[in-house]
Amino acid sequence: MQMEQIKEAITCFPCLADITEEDWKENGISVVTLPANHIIHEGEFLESAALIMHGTVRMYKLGENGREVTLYRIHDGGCCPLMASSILGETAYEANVWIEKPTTVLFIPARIFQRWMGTYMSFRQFIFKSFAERLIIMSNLIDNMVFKSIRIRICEYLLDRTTEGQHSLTTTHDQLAIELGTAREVISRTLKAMEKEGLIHLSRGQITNIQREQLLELVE
Amino acid sequence: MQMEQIKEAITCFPCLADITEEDWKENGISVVTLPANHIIHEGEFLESAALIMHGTVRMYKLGENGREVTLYRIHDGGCCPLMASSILGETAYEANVWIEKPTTVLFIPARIFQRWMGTYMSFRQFIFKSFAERLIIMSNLIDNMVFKSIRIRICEYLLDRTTEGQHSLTTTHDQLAIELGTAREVISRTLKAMEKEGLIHLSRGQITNIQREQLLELVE
DNA sequence: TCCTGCTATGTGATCAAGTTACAGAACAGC
DNA sequence: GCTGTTCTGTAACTTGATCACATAGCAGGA
Repeated sequence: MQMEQIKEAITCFPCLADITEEDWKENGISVVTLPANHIIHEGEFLESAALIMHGTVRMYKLGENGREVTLYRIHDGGCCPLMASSILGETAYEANVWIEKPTTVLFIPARIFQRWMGTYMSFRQFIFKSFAERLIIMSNLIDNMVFKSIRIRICEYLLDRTTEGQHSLTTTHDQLAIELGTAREVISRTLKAMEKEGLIHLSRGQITNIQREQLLELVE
Repeated sequence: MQMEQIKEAITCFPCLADITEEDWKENGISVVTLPANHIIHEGEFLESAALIMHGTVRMYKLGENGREVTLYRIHDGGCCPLMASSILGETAYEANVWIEKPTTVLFIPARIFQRWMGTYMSFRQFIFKSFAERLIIMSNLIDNMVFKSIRIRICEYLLDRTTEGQHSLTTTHDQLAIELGTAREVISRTLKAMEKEGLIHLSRGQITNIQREQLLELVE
């Protein structure tokens, strides 16, 4: 690892600030940039923990029929607990990874990762917090899937991805279905119904004219 | 903490074997037995981590309509990551807890828990492994809910709870529904259909004559 | 420009699962 | 036995998933 890279890593992960220069010099620590649209399949083993410096990766589950559910995403400055658990718990991580944007990753070999976890409190707390966050995200996902209608879930998604000033969204029905873990046809039908009610306007690859206020009412 | 209790705690959690006597003497560490059928509601804050020495607790989500999903259970020698995350990540844990059997819990105040995590490697690894396990359990739960039919999920549940020699199960349709995160009526209908096909026999509070071999075939 | 192929969307028919609304059976305690 | 409670069964209906296409929009080459 070069001084440059170390500095950048610390910028992305303030919790690494305490790491000594010797520790950074350990063999096997590296910064790698992965191209977009790369996939890592379920069940592969990792010998390194991966901290995401820049970019976006999506963790998802794949059904036999080809349908998908997105479990969660990891963005700049995040780490993927499922991957980390694969190196800690000696189990292969049980999900697929989809690199959505070109992504720069800091790889830390399992044995060094383990040692740093013992030595550096801020690093340890950061990793723990990542675990805790994902657990909560996943339990809330279960909650949503079990108790909410897709219509409401679509509304929440649209509200999430837009702002007061930004009333349109570039996405396909297919992508939406993958996000929410349902079928494309279900999304198409529901969106069409919403369009008829004047809540949105549809065109190829785009949802425009999103009536945020009315959606907010529906969601409560 | 008395010597007796410390010994028992170590029996339940071998990872605590290294803890020094001084550390055990810290204020606030305690062993408490909670009665069955006690509930801890979503959103409450905890100031202690809870390690389950004996007993069973169930973590679950509750919908507005009263329906439930069981996220997972913790048994003897386990610890609850969602609870631990509430003391680590400063977020209230977002699930309900149902004490199913009288349960003996080792409580460790947050501040001591944090310190032990730094000092004791075996303790740290144990806690991490607990997190990793639950993440995997939850992601598999999502996988099951999204991609498998309830019929298959019921079969898997029945196979899980029985053995080669044990072809019956004491449970109500209501309990099954809660386990699988669906409605009681759906379970009743599906079980009835399975009974007609000769896969099981139903009586009040019991499922008997479970044809494990045939169920195994269905599940593949 | 038209043709071709690919991706995205729309829609009907059908099936599976969740909801509503009961009725009746089995059991527990008196 | 009677009574209240818990558990189970079922019909009718809504929502969501699957299957099977039809059509529309767009891109690139002939």
